[in-house]
Amino acid sequence: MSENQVIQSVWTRPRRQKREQPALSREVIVAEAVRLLDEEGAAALSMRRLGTRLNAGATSMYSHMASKDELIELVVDHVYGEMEVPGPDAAKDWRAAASACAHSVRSTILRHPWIAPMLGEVGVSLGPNSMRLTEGMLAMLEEAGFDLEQADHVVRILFAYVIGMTTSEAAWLTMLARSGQSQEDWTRKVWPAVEQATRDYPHLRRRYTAQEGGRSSEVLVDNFGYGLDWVLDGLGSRLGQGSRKGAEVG
Amino acid sequence: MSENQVIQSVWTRPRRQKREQPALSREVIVAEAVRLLDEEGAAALSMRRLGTRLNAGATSMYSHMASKDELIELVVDHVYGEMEVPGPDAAKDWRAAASACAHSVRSTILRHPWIAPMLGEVGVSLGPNSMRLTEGMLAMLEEAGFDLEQADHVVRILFAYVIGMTTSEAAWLTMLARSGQSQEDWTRKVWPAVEQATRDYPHLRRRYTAQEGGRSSEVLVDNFGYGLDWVLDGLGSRLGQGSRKGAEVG
DNA sequence: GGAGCTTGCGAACACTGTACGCCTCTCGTA
DNA sequence: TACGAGAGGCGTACAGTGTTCGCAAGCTCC
Repeated sequence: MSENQVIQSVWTRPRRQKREQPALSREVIVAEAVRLLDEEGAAALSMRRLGTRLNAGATSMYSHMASKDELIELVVDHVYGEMEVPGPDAAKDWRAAASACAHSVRSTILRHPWIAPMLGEVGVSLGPNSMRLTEGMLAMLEEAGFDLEQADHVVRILFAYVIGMTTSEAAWLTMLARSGQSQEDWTRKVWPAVEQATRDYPHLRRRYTAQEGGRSSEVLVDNFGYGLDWVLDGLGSRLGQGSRKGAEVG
Repeated sequence: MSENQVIQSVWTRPRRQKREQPALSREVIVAEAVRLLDEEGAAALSMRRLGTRLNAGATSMYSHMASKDELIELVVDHVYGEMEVPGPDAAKDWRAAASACAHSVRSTILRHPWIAPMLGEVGVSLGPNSMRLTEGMLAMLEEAGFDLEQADHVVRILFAYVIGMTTSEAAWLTMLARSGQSQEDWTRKVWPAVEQATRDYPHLRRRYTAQEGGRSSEVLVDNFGYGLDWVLDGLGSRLGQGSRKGAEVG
């Protein structure tokens, strides 16, 4: 191979490492992958780097999963596991429970912003944690009085809103992290470009100038909660009026 | 370099191709990239393959854009260009206009399902088509009586819903395309796994069995429209209250 | 005619996911 | 206690990736 390899005989070559540790397992691999993603972002996740961090070879993970895509599915479900599932008596105040769940999904995604694009790639999965979450919501809503079809709609719509909204927040965080600058620095630097780009778009320009200096995290959570209330209002107005869709509601 | 290279002299070597065509340009590169993505999916997009399809070298695109990431930004904005922007007199019936725009966004994404994860990676961009779309919506809503802040919220919430909802539809389409099977085949094949996986999740199981055989496209569009109505209801009920203005509109 | 700029491209580099085969260790059974 | 089977781990290799670099060709303007 490379010319600077040290020549070793059978006697000098170190013996293969004894199998003292619990070795590798899905759990430790996935946990380390999440840590790597948190620290260095999605682009930095390669099988080789992951192997190195695990004191393992580049292909040692393939005994525990079939491919990198599978690893990503496992990682996604691992993160699903951090989201708060409505408890058994949550149906007493379904609005609060749904809101808490939505906020939990949001903050989990923001804690791991790299996951946003992965959610779009993986789609619906059969992972245990993702199922636990959906199951918990469905159970809670049915107990609160929705029928199955309604509850199904509610869950879809709520998650679509939460994930859609949070994805754009996460994209912003990711790009800030990649640029390595503070929000203020970045805004100041890009501002001329924005000013020029919005020349022909007066409404957009007013929107951006109104938010000059970026949006604080309080504003962002207010934004999120505003839309969430709105979605939950829609949810509430459907409760109790049977399962014949919302067609005649106005 | 390689040993089977044919030795050529100045005389036998073909002359460099004359520059007869309009050569390469951002537009043709991006258009070809979209075509490639439509035909073969996101994983098949590589600079080399794209170059080949353009009868160009592997690195010939780098005169027109700085990186593959930039190409993707351009591609995303190109697709934004296919979405329907509310016209000048759309404010007369803002509900219909917003609904039409939402449906247009949805069907554009479903026409190019590979774009869903990219939307999560790119985030808010300064591309002209994405700006035209947002500007059109903001203008329409302001003319309909919302103030700037309200309109901003509305646009965010509506797009979050539409993109979130459509992303999961797109993920389903993408995976079907990858597997190369019909929806029925796929459902039949995966059904046992679903049955086993949902063993401990009775609500989920009931949901899946209720949809056995998959969900037809009519059901999907109904689903989408149902949530859309709901979001637009919330929109309507806010119109007029909040930051005073437009109380008598609607 | 020639300088300078832009476009195109072949080669090379560092890196990717993963198939394959070999080695080692563990464990169940004889 | 011996042995065979299986599983986990890993070095190597292969095909492919994005991108840099330097060179060649053509265009434009002095």
